[in-house]
Amino acid sequence: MKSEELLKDLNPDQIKGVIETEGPVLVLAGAGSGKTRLLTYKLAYLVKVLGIPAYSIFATTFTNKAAGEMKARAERLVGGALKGMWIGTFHSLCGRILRIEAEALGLTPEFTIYDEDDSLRLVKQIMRELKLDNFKVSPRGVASYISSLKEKLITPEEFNAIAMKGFESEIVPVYKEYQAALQRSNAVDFDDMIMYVVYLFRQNEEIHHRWASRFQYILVDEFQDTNRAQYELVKLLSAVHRNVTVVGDDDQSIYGWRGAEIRNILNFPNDFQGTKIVKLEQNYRSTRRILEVANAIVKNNSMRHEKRLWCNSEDGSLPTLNIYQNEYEEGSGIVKIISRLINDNGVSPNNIAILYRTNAQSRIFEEELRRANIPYQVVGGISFYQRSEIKDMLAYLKLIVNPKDNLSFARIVNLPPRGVGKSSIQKLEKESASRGIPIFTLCREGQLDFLPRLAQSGIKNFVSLIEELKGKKDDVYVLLKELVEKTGYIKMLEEEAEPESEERIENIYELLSSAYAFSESHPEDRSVEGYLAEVSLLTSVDQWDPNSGRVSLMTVHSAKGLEFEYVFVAGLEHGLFPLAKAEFDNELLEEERRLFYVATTRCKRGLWYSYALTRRMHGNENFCKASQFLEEIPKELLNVEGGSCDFALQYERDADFPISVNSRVLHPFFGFGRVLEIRGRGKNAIVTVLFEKFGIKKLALAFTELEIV
DNA sequence: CTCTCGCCTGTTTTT
DNA sequence: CAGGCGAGAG
Repeated sequence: MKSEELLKDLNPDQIKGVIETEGPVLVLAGAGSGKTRLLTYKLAYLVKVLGIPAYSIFATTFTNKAAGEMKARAERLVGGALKGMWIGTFHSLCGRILRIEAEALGLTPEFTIYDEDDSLRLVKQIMRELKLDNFKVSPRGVASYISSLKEKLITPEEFNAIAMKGFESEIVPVYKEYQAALQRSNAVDFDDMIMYVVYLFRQNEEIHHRWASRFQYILVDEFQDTNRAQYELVKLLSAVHRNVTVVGDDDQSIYGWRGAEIRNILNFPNDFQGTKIVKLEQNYRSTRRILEVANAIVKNNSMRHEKRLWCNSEDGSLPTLNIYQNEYEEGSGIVKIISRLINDNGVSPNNIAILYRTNAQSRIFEEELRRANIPYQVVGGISFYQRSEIKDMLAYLKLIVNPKDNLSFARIVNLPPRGVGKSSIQKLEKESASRGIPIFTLCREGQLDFLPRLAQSGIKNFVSLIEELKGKKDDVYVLLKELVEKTGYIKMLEEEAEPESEERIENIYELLSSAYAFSESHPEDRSVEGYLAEVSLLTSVDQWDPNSGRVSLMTVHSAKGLEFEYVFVAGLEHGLFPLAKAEFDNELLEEERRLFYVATTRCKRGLWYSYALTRRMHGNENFCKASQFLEEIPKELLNVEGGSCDFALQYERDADFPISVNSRVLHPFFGFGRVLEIRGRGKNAIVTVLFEKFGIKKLALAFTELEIV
């Protein structure tokens, strides 16, 4: 194919990004500038114009869904299947490498992937064993600390060498034991998936060379959100051919808390000699008004490449700011606008999204939308595959495939109850660890005299059930169906007759139908292994259907990479968006601001911001003031509705701070009170007050709303 | 071993 | 306010 023919729908910058195929290329792509398009065309160009075989291309995207779409679109351009192309998330691609190279890492190809919940359980168990029950860092904190070490490719041994006295040195044995336990269970966590591949490549030149030679072209999307391990992986994989294109936008880097390093995108030209830089600055997504606001927001950040998005779009209308009395008013107010859009303006619910900072905010919108009879879908939160009944079923599958998986064993051996209680499981774990034999093997081989008789017979039944089901593992659906019947799990749910039981039963049937769908769509490999590999790495957005005919509800993080005609950004309050934690940490604050920028740039034409003057959190009524990000938007760029905006928007940037602990204060409608605590300084200070009249215990307030008495 | 009650803590965001 | 966890009874 002629390249002009393929590239006729791209702008000159995009074309440059596509046809620069040799050597390292850094594409700095602003929001809505067509970077996905560029990548899609580049895939097509490589195959169709340059004649590169699809199997020598390695492309990463942020979700597996995005990968599927990009591949499908590229196939349409090419006019044929891109067979054997490696495209997916870092995790799924590394998973594939690991299955092939498992042996070199002391794993078998049937290894289990532990999700965050699994790894937290494991950390808890280990901390109990190591008598760290009352350790000052919570298991959750330890788990995320370990995760952050892995993101930086720090092994337990290396950590041991650099750990400082104090809590770090206490984490060393937990990390060591955690890795050992994973290894014993023939399991990896999310971080291992990347880290192991990097270690493998570093340690084994033969294997490294084989993979690096195989992939002639590496493409990385959302490069601003890669962590150190992923960066290293890109370097290693591209070491032979050196043809690597990375695409990203430093203004949209929102995963710093997960180890993403902005400097990856800044350092790239230094690490990759001869990098060509392409900038995409024309926005095709939003109207001019929206883009002006977006630019006004992001220019307050200091850590960024200077760039200016421009567009040829129509002006559009001003984004609106609505101020509501409380979060319920916000919910019903937004839903009212949505129902007007749908009923009066004929907008499809597909084109509408409500975005928020935290998942907990979704509930009120759900209630209001249900009341208004507007169909909606919630993305994220506790996803389907994280529900306990689903995780139980998956644990059965995992154990069937990988008998060494001790965590899954412990999860389900007594579900439904088989007389194997906590202490029996603990004994088994001890025995298994000391003899170096997986728990399941221990149970199958038989000498369990150290357990109560009831537990022994329960285990016997359990083992024979698993052994029996093993024979069916070539077809997930068949196996799962039999599993559900034979375990009596549904019967157990029916009998407990809790309010949620019915829903949980339905979920199990839904899992069955997902297994059925998998079987149908993978006729060549219907195995449990394949199913688990797919399901374990699903993201919340993977379960989102853009054509569902429903309004979408999701966090701003989940919305990355998506776009909607009409967008509501809710809860723009100080302490919520930006989160209170970011208040005094400029780096965090800038990330929150980028998040706000991401939220804004999801919108094509109709944008509504909102916040509530009061909001309940942890059972307390909190008094809120507008997010500082709203103040950063010049007033003439916003259409403010809701009356009390001046109250919220117009306070002085004063220097003096007139309140101290114990000051007596007066609030316009809560009366007199006494200051208990002050966090922060200046206009951002949050003051906790004990009010006399109401007997309300605590209220967090912006001090500007208080008068000193 | 199992179940229930009551206490305590605390979530941002997700592969 | 909610969910998770531990203690204590059956």
